[in-house]
This record gives sequence, structure tokens and C-alpha cells, in this order.
Amino acid sequence: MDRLDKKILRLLQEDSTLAVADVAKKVGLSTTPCWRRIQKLEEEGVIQRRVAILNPQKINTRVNVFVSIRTNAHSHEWLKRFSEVIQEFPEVVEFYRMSGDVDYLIRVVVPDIAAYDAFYKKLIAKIEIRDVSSAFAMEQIKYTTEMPLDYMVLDKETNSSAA
Amino acid sequence: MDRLDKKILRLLQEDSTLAVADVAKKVGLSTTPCWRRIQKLEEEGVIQRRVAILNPQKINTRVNVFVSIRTNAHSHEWLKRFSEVIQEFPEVVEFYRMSGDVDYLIRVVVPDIAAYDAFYKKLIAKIEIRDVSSAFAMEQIKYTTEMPLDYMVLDKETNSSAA
DNA sequence: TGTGAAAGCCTTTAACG
DNA sequence: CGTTAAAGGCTTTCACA
Repeated sequence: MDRLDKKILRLLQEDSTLAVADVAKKVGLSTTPCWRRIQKLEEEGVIQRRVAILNPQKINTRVNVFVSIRTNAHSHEWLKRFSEVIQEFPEVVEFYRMSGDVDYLIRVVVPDIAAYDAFYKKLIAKIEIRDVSSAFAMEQIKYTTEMPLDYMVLDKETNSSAA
Repeated sequence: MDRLDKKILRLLQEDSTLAVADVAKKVGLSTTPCWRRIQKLEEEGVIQRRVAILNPQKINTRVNVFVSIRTNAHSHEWLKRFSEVIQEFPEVVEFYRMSGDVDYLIRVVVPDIAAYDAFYKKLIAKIEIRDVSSAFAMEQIKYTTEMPLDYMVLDKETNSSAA
């Protein structure tokens, strides 16, 4: 991966409907090499997928809840079961194993507090959890799927050659 | 929005490279009406954008940090400034105003703890914050841009008519 | 690796039930 | 609102530098 791949990724992270020819123009390439690069980035799994991002307002999932979970069952078995349970819920859009005093953190999207309560009841009915604490977001000020590309490790461009 | 729009959204949330004809087939429509529906969903802003999702591993942003922020400057001015500062950082991918004892919650993506420390220093150099506490994720178990569509409010399908 | 052009597929429009 | 079919554009491939 080099500077041009990075430019391509930057563009496609913003808008994946861009035509290959347009991407090519913007990065200063003609279509075929640009197409080949995009292809390669997909094969290598750098580009994982292309998706439509929906407006949460319009689909009635405007409330974000962060749920901190503590457990005493630190077994592999419990985590496996917990994982499976969580994956089943489409309301859970993010799920992290944490360091520190909280064991797991999940982000849940729902229309309102009542729906969160229903979700919560369904969750604790399915698996035993020592301690759950919920924090409600009043407002989502920023949300993006664009990752910073500043940390990308680029191949040394010692000259014009590459692998 | 009706049941068919919902199906279309479900498909495009998963994979926006699907050809209109394929979407049409899957929802049991022919291409033109399906195309018109997708067009409308975009115009109405239900579909906000189409983006490429990158693999965090490959672009060296595998570490997620959740930063809880408390402030005593509860003024509109302070929030405006804070917002602007945060938006500037590509490492901040989510930003919420919270209820409860934490005022703001942000998710930061970086390659490692050292990079987080550098980010942290840049942040506090730019704006005064009363209290910052960082929680590191050891593992991202689930991350999806797919929102649950179960809460969507559908038009009453009393018969076959619509607006 | 890059260029330019040809082939084929998809999107988009139009004409019509 | 649905269908079928034609037009135009984009992706993808190929031959070549």
C-alpha cells in the first residue's frame, strides 16, 4: 500500500458510489490501474464491504444507550454464550471487551427508553449478568465510519518499483 | 415506507454493491419500481450515504478507547468550541452528549496506547476539560453499521393504495 | 505499472398498462 | 404503482507500451 492507495481509500470511505474513472481522475491515475488497485484492496480485505448508511431518525433508532457490564463468570464458556446472545440482538451495534473495572461495553440503539427497557429485560432473561449499568446519550454529536488513515503503514517508496 | 422499502433497506445495509435488478428480484419487484423506491429513499434521506468500510487491522487503528469527559463549563460557548475541536480529530469516530454523571463520551481509534497518549495530549492542549477518564477496549467483538429495522414506522397498508 | 479502446453489464429513462 | 424495452454510462477486460 502506498500513497495512492491511501488516497483511494480516503475517497471510498467518504463515498463509495464514486465511479472508478472519477476516483482515478482525483488521484491522478487512469481507470485501469485505479481499478486494479481497488480490486486488490478488496481482495486483501482492506476494503471489507460497501454498505448503505441509514439515517437513525428516519428508521426510529435515535436513542443510543451505552451499557457497561460486569460479570464474575470470567470463564471462556460464559463469554462464548454471552457473545452469542449479544450477536442475536440487532439493537446491539457495538460490543467490546474492556480492560479496567467494566468487563464489557455495548452500544444499543432503540427508539426510546421504553424500548430500551424491553431490550434489557430480554437480555437479562437470556443470560446471567452480575452488574449492568446503562448510560443514555442525549445527542449524537458525531458519528462516522471513516477511520483515520494517518496511521497506515505505507511501503517504502525508495524508488518507483513495488512488489 | 412499507414492507418492501424495509426489505430494500435491509439488503443495502448489508451490501450496497447489489445491482438494482438483484435487489428487485430479492424483494419480488421488477427493476424500475425498485429503482424508484431506492431513489426516493435517498431523496428522503433515509439512505444517507454509501461508504466503504475498511478493516481496522489493515489500516492500523485496532485500538478502541472510550473517553468519558466531565466538565464544569456547561455553557453553550464551551460546547461549541469543544465540538469544533473534536470534529477536527479523525481519531474520534463517535461523540455523544450523555445524561448521568459523565457529560460526554467519545470513541477514539488509534494504533496503540502511545498513539492514544499523543492524541490525549493534543486534545487537552486545545481545550480545558475538568475530568477525563479513558477506558481501553481489549477486543472489538461486534461492530456493525446495520441498524435494527424492527422499529421502523410503516405506513398502514389498509389496502393496496399509497400516497 | 501505465495507456487506450472494445465488450458487456447496469443504471436510468421513456412509453405504456 | 407496475411492466417491458431502449439509451447511455460505467465497469471490466484485453492488447500493448
